[in-house]
Amino acid sequence: MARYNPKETEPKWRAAWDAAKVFEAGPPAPGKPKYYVLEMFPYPSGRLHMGHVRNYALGDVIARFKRARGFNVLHPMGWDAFGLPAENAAMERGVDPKAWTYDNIARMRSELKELGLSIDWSREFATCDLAYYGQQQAWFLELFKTGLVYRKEGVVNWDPVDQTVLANEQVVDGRGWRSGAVVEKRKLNQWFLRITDYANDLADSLATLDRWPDKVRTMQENWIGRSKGLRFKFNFSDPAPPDFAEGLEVYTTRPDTLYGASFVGVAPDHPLAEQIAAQNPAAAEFIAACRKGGASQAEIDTAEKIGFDTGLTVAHPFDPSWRLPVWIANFILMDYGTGAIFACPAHDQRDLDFARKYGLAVKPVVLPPGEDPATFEVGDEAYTGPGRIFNSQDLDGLDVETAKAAAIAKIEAQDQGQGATVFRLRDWGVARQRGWGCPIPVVHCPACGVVPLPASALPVALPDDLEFGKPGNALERHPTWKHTACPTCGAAALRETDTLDTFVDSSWYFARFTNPDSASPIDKAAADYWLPVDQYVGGIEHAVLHLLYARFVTKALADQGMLSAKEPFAGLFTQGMVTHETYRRQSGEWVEPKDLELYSEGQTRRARLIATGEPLVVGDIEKMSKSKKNTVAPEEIFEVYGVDAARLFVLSDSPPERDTQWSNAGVEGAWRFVNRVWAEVESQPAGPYETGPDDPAADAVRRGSHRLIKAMTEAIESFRFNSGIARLYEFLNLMKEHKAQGASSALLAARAEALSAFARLIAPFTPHLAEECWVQLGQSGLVVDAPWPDFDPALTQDAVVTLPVQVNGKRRGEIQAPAGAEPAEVEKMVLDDPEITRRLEGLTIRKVIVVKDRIVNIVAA
RNA sequence: GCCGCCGUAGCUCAGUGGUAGAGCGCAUCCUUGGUAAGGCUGAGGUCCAGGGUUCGAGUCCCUGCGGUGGCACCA
Repeated sequence: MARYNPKETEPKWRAAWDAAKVFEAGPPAPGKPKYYVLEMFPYPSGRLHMGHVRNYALGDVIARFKRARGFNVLHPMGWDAFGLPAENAAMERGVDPKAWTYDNIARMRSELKELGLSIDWSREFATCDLAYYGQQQAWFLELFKTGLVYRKEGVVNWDPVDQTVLANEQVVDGRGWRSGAVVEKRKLNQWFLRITDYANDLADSLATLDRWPDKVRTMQENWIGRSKGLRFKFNFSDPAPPDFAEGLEVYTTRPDTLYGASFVGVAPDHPLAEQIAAQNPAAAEFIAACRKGGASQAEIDTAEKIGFDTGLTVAHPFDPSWRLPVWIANFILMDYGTGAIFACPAHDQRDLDFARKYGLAVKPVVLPPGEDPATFEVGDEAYTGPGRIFNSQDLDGLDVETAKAAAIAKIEAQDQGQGATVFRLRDWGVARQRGWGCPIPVVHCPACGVVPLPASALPVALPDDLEFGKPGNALERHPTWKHTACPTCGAAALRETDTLDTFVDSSWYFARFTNPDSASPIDKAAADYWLPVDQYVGGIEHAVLHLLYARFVTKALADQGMLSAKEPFAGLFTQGMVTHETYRRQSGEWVEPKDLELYSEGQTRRARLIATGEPLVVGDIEKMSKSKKNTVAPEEIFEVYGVDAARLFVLSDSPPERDTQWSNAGVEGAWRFVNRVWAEVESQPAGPYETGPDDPAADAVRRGSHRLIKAMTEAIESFRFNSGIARLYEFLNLMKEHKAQGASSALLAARAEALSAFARLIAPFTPHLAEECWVQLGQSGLVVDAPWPDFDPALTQDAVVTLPVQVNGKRRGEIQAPAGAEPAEVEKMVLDDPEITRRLEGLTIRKVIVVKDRIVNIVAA
């Protein structure tokens, strides 16, 4: 009996799949529904890590399963290839970013191919291919024509380490998402995509994405931050300051509490505050103090509310004789709403904190249910719940929602403002001051201004001789590239040297995959056939960034008539990370898993250095990272255990959406499973088998097999791959119970049928092993071309079932009954059973509950 | 502060209102021509705590505790 040898079998089957081109997506075919499976494409860093293995193994299970179920499957792969790491490598090692990137792609491609993924490699492309980014320039110019692309000077987030601008989405806790550097504010001329035009649609259609995790939808909803309210102007009581003759505009979501107004506040960088500061040194000093506050989240959290009374007053819109003081307050944000608010301390915690500190009025106007208007008071906690409006003249007695509408109507009737929807979402700044990216296809002409290039001038290719030896924009530095002629007037002009954010590159690649050779950016017929992606798989870290941009670009391109899909990804699955225990020496140094051995002392797990035997501290389980030295290189695992065992293990241990812990013991368990499967298949003698009388063992194997088919089908459809794999382990135990040696002919036949199904069931997880088993079992063709096995519902349960019998909910015995026995019949059997009746002596039976094929419960007293 | 998720065997985790499960680890034994191994058998459970719904709760509801993730002066 030969041991299973993945080093021999795995390359053999990959070659067989390649030769048969089995994974190339077919043309539309009647009766063969399409299914588009896509994993987030990788950045070509040069090395495959375990996170990639899990991500692509997950997607591959779906793709192979859907193929077996008769779908026309598209499962492509490409490279998110522009971006800073290439420039950093260029700077550190003096290599050419383009060569570095394509070398990495070559290496990672061969590693990914080694994984045995069912990918249609004929569609592969990289975003740094001129054929791709040239088409991106083409649709960028289409959006330019419609006004969705625009340029403005604005305050931007500047990453001082990467020396580039970042979008709001790319600033996390005041730091750059890649570099971790504290982000600075700078005023720059910038290119923007008008994502805010789609804010309502992006928020509304989240409801249609019913195969997305709620968590991601909530995160996008929060990010878009739609709020409905009222925008209106306060008139100044006394002569208005210059520039404010029209009044001071504020935004509120609580117009119902207008009669509880206590003061009006503006942000420290509000134009009014700046105007006052210009003449008032105390105000200027206050504003400077506000700016000194740190930008980090912790500092913002703990920052005390401080204010400055401007001495100005405004008139309450419903009672012009009522004067409200105008304060400058540090808790008001210039970039939300209008940068100015009216404060109702009784019903807003921030306003209340401020009012208590400065002794401003606190007048409740919403009466909580059950409270007495004569005695209700607000202490240190604002009341933000529902209730009846009081102390509010004509609004009295209304509920909160009705009062909001009434107050808005009133303001609108006075022509002082109107109902408004405000978003937290900002337009997407897409220009980056980088050389290794997609050039923005416009020129700057001294006479004509900003001129978009005509289609005939595309693509705008990057030069091959960029110098990346120092920080900054290599494209800007290039001696000749930017010098060109204006396409309108022919005069000397300069090319735009900014390139596009790499999130633009990844915002439409899924559409390009539907026909990567199209002469237009998107082949509409192909896109309309394949889109939306039926199942998208990737990390939760892109919940807002990539997934929001891709949704927006899809909608924008659809509005240009370039495709018809309303959403890019109908189903989204966010997988967890691969983690590993950490180990340190007593001195605190991290130790790599391969340098240590684990052992047990009783129930305690311990670790020691292999080289010296030095005891180690077993630390926390953390995401694999180089800094903690808790990484495991996939290729080393493939070398020892084969690809199938590695794939199986990353899918077996945890539900796919949760983190999974890599361990050597775990992959060894998977490796043993691979060998046991092979041993089981090899021990099965070749058919045909003699006919013989049926036998209970044959029946057990048959029923077990049909139960397994049902369970696996359901497990894959509901992303419970780990549960499905657990069932594979259980079924293998059953097969070992009923082994081939000495088996009856009936059992041999049942085993043969079960093993044939088993080979197809393991194929999505361990595809090479499945092929090897398929051949060994005497089946023809490839298992990837075999249909998914069906199950007979009648065979998914035992002929005779054991029913536990409870008395008053406590287990008191059991009976054997034929499967599917009617409750009345079972009840009779139970009440005839001497063991049960003995338990019921002296009790009166109130009720007998029979759950078919599950349990019997007798309620007695 | 707000919104999630998690808490089940020593560890990592399944578990669909109806008999408490898997892998690894641990123990015993067998095998030593499957051997850088393989196999048999077994022990091990306050299903985080408390309350509720139910004939019946690991599962549904409420409260609390612990862990973890996301969002957050967003008017």
